[in-house]
Amino acid sequence: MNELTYSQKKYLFAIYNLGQNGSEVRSSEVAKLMGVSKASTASMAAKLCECGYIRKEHYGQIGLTENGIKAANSIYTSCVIIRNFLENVLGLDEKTADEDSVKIVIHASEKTVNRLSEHLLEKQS
Amino acid sequence: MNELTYSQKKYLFAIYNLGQNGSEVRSSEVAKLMGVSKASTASMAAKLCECGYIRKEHYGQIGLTENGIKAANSIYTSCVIIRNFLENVLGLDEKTADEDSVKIVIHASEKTVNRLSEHLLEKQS
DNA sequence: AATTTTGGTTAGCAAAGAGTAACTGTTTGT
DNA sequence: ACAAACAGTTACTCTTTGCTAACCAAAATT
Repeated sequence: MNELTYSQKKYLFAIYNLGQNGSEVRSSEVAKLMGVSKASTASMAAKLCECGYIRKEHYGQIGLTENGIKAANSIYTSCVIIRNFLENVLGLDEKTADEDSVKIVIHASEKTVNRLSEHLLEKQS
Repeated sequence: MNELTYSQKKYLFAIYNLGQNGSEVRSSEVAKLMGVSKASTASMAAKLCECGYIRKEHYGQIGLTENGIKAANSIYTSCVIIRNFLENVLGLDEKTADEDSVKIVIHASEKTVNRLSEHLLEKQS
């Protein structure tokens, strides 16, 4: 549907990460990972469902739709590159690198995030 | 008072920029620069006043307090460095560089912003 | 000096995101 | 099998940030 909001991107990203190893994603895990209440997760899940990014039955587990995967993936890739840079080049601690890479990717424009990722990849090799 | 919110930082930064050349800062200019209504600016100005970042009389102009200058300055410096990098190294257009440098500085942790700025300065010389 | 334009304020509203509390399902241990 | 524990939901409320509309103040123009 519309453009994803910052918060929606964060949830999507968290869901993507939790599902990485192929395991089921449950609402409470999302809440715990994000440091947010179950209720907040529930309402955001409803929203993401409505917008077609996730799939979820009543009391069921959460799964990403095609669209959801696409959106989450583009966030994920840049995030990994930037987190790496923050941690290994700038020498920031893991937690900070983790948090701030997401913030940068989520808030800066796609154009900037893409150029930055490319640039950091070049430098690395 | 408390930590500044993202939005408050943006307003503070805009006020700082408008006042750079020593000229008076008027509420409507802030609104125009930020693409926001006069009413929004008024209520944010009230908040920033209350928190001691700006000074302003009824129907008067806006001025930064000591605290306001301190806060805005630390945003400003990093912003310039990062904007420069985005524009000259990554080759992004001015508007994007402008917007995204602010977003990065405002949303990432101070620790990260400081390290990043230092790093970019080193590289430059 | 009176009127128009511009700038500033206020009140009331809305959406997004988060929270608590109370409730309903689901699982699990005995 | 049933009670306890855990997971999910729902119905509020609150805060932040924005908006519009209507209203005051000040400046500029004639």
